Amino acid sequence: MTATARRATEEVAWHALSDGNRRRILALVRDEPRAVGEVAARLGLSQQIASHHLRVLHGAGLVVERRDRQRHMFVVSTDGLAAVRDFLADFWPAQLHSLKRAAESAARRPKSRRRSA
Amino acid sequence: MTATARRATEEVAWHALSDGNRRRILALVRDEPRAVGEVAARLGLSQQIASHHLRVLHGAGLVVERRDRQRHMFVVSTDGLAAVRDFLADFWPAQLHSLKRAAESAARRPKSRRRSA
DNA sequence: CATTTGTACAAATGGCTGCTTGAATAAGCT
DNA sequence: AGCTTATTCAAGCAGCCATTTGTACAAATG
Repeated sequence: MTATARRATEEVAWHALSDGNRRRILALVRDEPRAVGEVAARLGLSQQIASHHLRVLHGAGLVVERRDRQRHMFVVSTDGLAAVRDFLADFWPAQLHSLKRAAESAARRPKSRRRSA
Repeated sequence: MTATARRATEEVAWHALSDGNRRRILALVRDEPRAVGEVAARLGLSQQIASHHLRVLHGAGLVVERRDRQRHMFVVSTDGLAAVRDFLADFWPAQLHSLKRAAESAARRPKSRRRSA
């Protein structure tokens, strides 16, 4: 990933996260995949709005989509969140960084942690 | 701080951070206090824009202001950033959380510092 | 085949906001 | 007192964006 691409990723991620409804959606699809209609029903949004926001979140790499029959299921993807987290990380003491990075590499090390097709 | 107040704080913080110029300003005043004019000059912004964005950042608790004669000096304040960081923290494995919290308490209580390099 | 369910596409709108321009306030400097 | 520096305030414009409304498409169900 080039530097400019990383900057663009960060830009769209921040923009996507700036909306409160989108953050609520993100928290809702954090633990398990949910369909557009379910998200809309649970948060009291119109189906169009839920669809729209999920598309924005998807474009920012904050959720991944999986089609299940006619349903479109969405779950959180930490890929897009990483850029935002990295920005924030620079504002806390360096001591914190080393431990956090150590935790990340520890979490990445299990090789069987692969996305199921 | 009440729950609604915390939510409002989080809201304004996300909004303030959604703008790229404001994030650049934040990174600039991270290490040392800077005056409005200096921020404007370094980032190629008009003085009015720099002042405006710094006021937004200040309203979100992301910077603190200190008057030095006729200069208005601004530095980063991690208070407003904490809400955003906490939101993000919920999206990573629990394993990471415990390590991060351990790092935080270690940062507060530097007598038993451990490095995991 | 017709109906229901799940979702996306398109146009219109209202509000917010980043930026510009112009002016005002306030504190040093000569 | 004038002049320069540092900053804010106020008004206006232009663009973006969240939301609504209406429609269309696709898949399951009867």
